[in-house]
Amino acid sequence: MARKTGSHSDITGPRVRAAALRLFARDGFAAVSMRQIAAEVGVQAGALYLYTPDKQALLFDLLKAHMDDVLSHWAAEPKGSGPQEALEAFVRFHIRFSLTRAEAVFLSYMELRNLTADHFAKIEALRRAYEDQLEAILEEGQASGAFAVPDTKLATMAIIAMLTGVNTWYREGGRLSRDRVEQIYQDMVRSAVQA
Amino acid sequence: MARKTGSHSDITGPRVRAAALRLFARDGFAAVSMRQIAAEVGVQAGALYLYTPDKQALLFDLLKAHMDDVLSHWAAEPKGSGPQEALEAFVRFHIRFSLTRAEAVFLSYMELRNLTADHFAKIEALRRAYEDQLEAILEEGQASGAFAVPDTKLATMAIIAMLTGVNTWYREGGRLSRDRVEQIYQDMVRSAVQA
DNA sequence: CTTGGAATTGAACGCGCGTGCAGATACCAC
DNA sequence: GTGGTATCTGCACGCGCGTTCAATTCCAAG
Repeated sequence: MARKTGSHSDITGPRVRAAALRLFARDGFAAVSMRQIAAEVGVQAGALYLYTPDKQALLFDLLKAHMDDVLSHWAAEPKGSGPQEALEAFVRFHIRFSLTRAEAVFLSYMELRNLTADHFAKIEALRRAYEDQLEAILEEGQASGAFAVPDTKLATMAIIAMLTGVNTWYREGGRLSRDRVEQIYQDMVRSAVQA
Repeated sequence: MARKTGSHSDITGPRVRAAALRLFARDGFAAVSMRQIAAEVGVQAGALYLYTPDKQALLFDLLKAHMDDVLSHWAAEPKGSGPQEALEAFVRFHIRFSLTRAEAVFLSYMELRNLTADHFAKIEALRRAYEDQLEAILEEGQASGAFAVPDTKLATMAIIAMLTGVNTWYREGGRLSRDRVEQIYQDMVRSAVQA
């Protein structure tokens, strides 16, 4: 099990990625050793270097893949017509996607500081691109008179923080179903921005 | 410079705490060595053990002190009369306090996983106590008909996540003043919960 | 000036880290 | 089978880690 001859530029081995994601999310990047990741895969530490040039690149690959994942799934999401429906779609999508990718979401805002400057810049740009998707919806609603937000940038940050926060407390099989949670957040967001 | 004879039960040296807080917040608990903290204080690594039994306790002390700080300052905050004013007070307080204690706030939700189980339980209880302060306001407003939230627990988590999020983007001297940010968040929160 | 305890140093301990690499092994085309 | 190449092991390297502790320095009280 390893990639074809030499180059590290193609896709990191799926089993290595899965193990690294799980361990990084659970214990933090700095606290996880290459030997632990290797053990999780069932391999010796040296073999990991067939899949990644170093530990840091492994983290970057995970974050990059996650951000690409978020953006491409949102692009494929049906947005309905008009800003109100688009906002509802965004809220539903963000909560649902975050919950199904909890580990990657967690990693993506916990381990940014362990990236090198240029890796950080790349991830940051993708995150910004995602935020811009929401801000565009708010601006459109503002222009059409459907929404009344004092500052679209601020509202964007507020809404995303609020939605991502779901990950910190939601547990499968808890008091509220995922659908119910989505619905309640929809209502709160709608009334917060409504004209 | 060190405490009196033997016991570690009293207050960790202020300079050690300050250095540890700054470094932990910047690089993460796992990535900071006792030697780095010592260097920041201007002392050899061994001397730190006059102030703390171990590295882990140093982290706990910082988080515990921060949570006590939050709770006591909120307790001393004027709340006005009635749930609407209390909610406004909470929003203003949370944003202002978080911004003036940015490093401690950051640490308190980034490094929970580096605590032992019992240390974690203690911090968690304090965090819960703080959240309960907000939830009590929402419940009172709900009972009096001033607010209409579908679920006070959820609204509590949503509001706190939204407010704490300010820390991730707010920078002194940026586009918006702290007062303006507080005001905008007040408006968004109010309209999100208003009956 | 002496003295005794508090404060600090500096060296040491065993350990695990990220990474590299020579050699062993597994697997596939012929 | 045989050859070759993709895959992986096993060990090594230098290093910094958290923590301990005997020895030293500092400083105030007598």
